[in-house]
This record gives sequence, structure tokens and C-alpha cells, in this order.
Amino acid sequence: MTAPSTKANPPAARRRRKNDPESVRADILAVATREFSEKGLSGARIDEIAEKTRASKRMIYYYFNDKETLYLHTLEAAYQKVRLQEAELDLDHLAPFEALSRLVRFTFCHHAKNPDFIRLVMIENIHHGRFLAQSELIQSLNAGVIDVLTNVYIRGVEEGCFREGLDPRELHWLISALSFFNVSNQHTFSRIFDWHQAAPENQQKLEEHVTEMVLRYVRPE
Amino acid sequence: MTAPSTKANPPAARRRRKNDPESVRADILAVATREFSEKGLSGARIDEIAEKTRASKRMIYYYFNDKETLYLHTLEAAYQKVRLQEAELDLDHLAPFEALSRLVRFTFCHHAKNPDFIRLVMIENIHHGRFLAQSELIQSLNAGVIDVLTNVYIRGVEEGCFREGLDPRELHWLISALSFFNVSNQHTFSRIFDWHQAAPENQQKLEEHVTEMVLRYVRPE
DNA sequence: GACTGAACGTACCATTTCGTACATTGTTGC
DNA sequence: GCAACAATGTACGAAATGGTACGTTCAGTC
Repeated sequence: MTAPSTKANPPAARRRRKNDPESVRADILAVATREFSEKGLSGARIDEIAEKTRASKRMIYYYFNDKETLYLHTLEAAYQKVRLQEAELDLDHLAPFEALSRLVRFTFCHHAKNPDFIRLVMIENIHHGRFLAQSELIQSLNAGVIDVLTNVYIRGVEEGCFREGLDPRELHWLISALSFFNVSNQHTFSRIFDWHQAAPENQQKLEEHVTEMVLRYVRPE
Repeated sequence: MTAPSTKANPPAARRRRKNDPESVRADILAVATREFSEKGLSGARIDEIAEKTRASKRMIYYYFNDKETLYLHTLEAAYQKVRLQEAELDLDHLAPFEALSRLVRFTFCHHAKNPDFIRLVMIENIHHGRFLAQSELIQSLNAGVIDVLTNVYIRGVEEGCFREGLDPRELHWLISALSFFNVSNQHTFSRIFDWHQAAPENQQKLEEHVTEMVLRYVRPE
């Protein structure tokens, strides 16, 4: 805390040779995130991560014990980042219908803008969620995610603009499914149906469809 | 064609020593499907596939040239199997609303019953659909999938029970998204929200929700 | 300014892993 | 029956890969 020598530090004239643990750790984690999300746990190579890092392979094993631990930290960091962004959403001042619409659009766009995160979750599912299960951090992080949606939903039911009997957790499932699939299966879907799904105009359309779908689903009838 | 000595063939008293190419090939493909879908392209090991096969590693390289080609054949076989099952669906004799409902439920259940296929598609997406792009077979197989849905949709619009202006391809996207996610993200979702998603009663509920969601989406209003 | 532990670099090892060389056995056409 | 080719078994090689041993430098403390 005393030392102001954070990362981007050519402070004095000639650069002090080294020792910047926090930055090295962060750098490794950033590179690992790219590599794991791109190639998976078994596909990523420690040597390649080391090369792309300012640090050396030795440092990877110094800060993270082995490949799997590094992967776990990567996963945890990704979830943390997501939850941080989600926390910025403030829906309480909006009417329920507006709030839900906003939430859906946010989720859709957020996933679209963070393919690394989506891919890590895909990869984690390939591994049967075995690493996620080890992480108390991620479990606790996600506890409150449903709460936001629950509040909106309850308000909506009270005001009569949402129908009763829906489970917020299942509602969250539906929103996640649509937003996740948009990123996770973009490649196969685009190729099979010869449709450039990633194109802005198509993303726009899908966002509309998804929002419309969720809103129609909660509307009383 | 002349030789009736297909696979399960201890035909005469003492079993002929060997040479059953078709069966060997099929066996390798079956094992490879399990291995690749379980561990991914980079995670699967040729040696392990060889061990689990009645054949030897030599045979893998004999029939399929290398690991990636074997993976591609696995992927193609998986898509072929799916399309075969889909072809059994006969929706033309049903009213549009019923037909669509049937289609959604079929897709949902089919995906749920074929996690291997889902996982292969996940893995293929991790690889940016690079292998699928090489396969003319898969491209052609999927050409007609939209047609079924298009027919149902057009009939529905004509009879006034579906609203106009929807794109069948996008409708297919929505149905796929919900059905796919149900399998692909089961592990992470279950663990994070402490909800046994695979439990029959929950699968039942999700099937209802998904169907309801799609039907509500197409209803004119 | 010596001491100590944290931070870091280099070289290396043991295994794993994809793939192949080579020999052998079955099968089919004539 | 015999040539010619398809199918299969065994053993091995070369490179990649996760991980470590060992030594060196940095930074704070007395």
C-alpha cells in the first residue's frame, strides 16, 4: 500500500528492473483468460500462455499451482467481472414492464459483448461444472442474481401487469437461455443456415425478438 | 451384399478369426463419439479411443486419417443421426398450433435425450465451427430443416392463428436456443442456483415453459 | 550494509501423445 | 491355387507438454 509503484510504472528516469507481483499476476490471468476461453482447458498450453505473458512459465506455477488451478482462477475472475457489471443495473425506479425489458436487453447485450465469459462457461459445462463446484466464491457471487429479478416480478404481479404463478428462477433461465445461445452457438448456426448472425442488423433483430418473447411470456392473458 | 456376415456374427460354430471392416469402422466411430463429446477435440486421446475399441490404434489411422478427420466424421455422423430422427416427425396432418407445439416438444425432448450430440455441437462452437465449415454433408443435411417449420408457419398465418411478419429461421433459432441451453448449461445452472435441473419434474416444467413461450410468441394479438 | 524472504529466470526432466514403419493375415478374382 | 489387395497387429519415434530444480535478484528490516 505504501509503494505507489503500480503497474504502468516507468517512474524515475531509468526503469527499475522488476518486481511487480500484482501486475504480473493480473497479466497472467488476463492471458490465461484469453487462452482458456479460446482453446479450452485441455486445448490451452501453459507454454503458450507463458510466452504471451510478460512473465515466464515459472511465474505461472509460482502464483497458481498448476494448470487446473489457473483455470479455476480464470473462471472465478470472469464471474466476478460479470457480477460487477450486473450490479450497476438499477431497476427499482422503473415500472415493472420497463424494468424487465431493460433487464432482458442488458443480459442479451452483455453476453454479446463478453464472448470470453460465455466460452468459459461453455467449457466449464463440457467439464460438467466440476471446477465451478469447487469454488465457494462463484456460488456466493451468484446468490443475489435472482433477487433482482424476483423483486421486479413481484412488483409486476402486484401491479397486475405480470401474470401470477411464475418462478423467477425459471424466468431467469429463459432469459439466460436466449442470451447465452446467441453467443454460444453463433458459429454453427450461422454456417448451417447461411445467416450472418453476428451482423449488427441481425443482432438488433434478435434482441427485439428475445425481449418481445420474454415480455409476451409474462403478460397476463 | 452377398456376404451375410454382418457385425454380430459368430455365424458358424467356430468364429472366423476376423476382417469385418464395416463393424470395425462403426465401432471406432461410436467410441470416438463418446470420447470427443465427453472431452472435446483436444481433450480426447487417440490411445484411449483405441483401447476402448475392439480394434487397435492402427485401425483408427487406417480408416480415418488423423485425429481431426476422425472428429469430423464423428460430427457428421451425429448430425446425420439427428436429421434421421427429425425426419420421422409428420406435422402436415396437424393443425398449425398443434403442429408447432409438437415440434417444440419434440426438439426439447430430442435434445434432452441426446446430450452427446449437444456436447459435440458445443465443442464445435468452441472451435468456431471450423470443422462444420469443411463438411458439405452437414450443410446439405440441414438445408431442409427450416422447410418443415416454414410450412407450419405459413399454414398458421393463413388460418389466422399465427401472427404475420415472423421469419421461420428466427423462429427456429428461438426454439433451438431454449432446447439447446437446457442441455448445454445444465451443469453450471444447476450448481449455481442449487436447482436440480435434470430432475424429471423440473424437465417437465421446463418443457411446458418452453412450449408456452413459443406459442405465446407466435399468437396474434 | 548485512540478512531474509519474496519474486523471478533458465534449463531441464519425465510422460504423454499423435502418428508411422513394417510385418502379417484374411479375402477376392481369375 | 495364387496373385493382389484389403485389413489388422506390434513396436517404435519425435515432438509437445506439464511440471520442477536450482540459482539469482529485488525489497524491506534491523
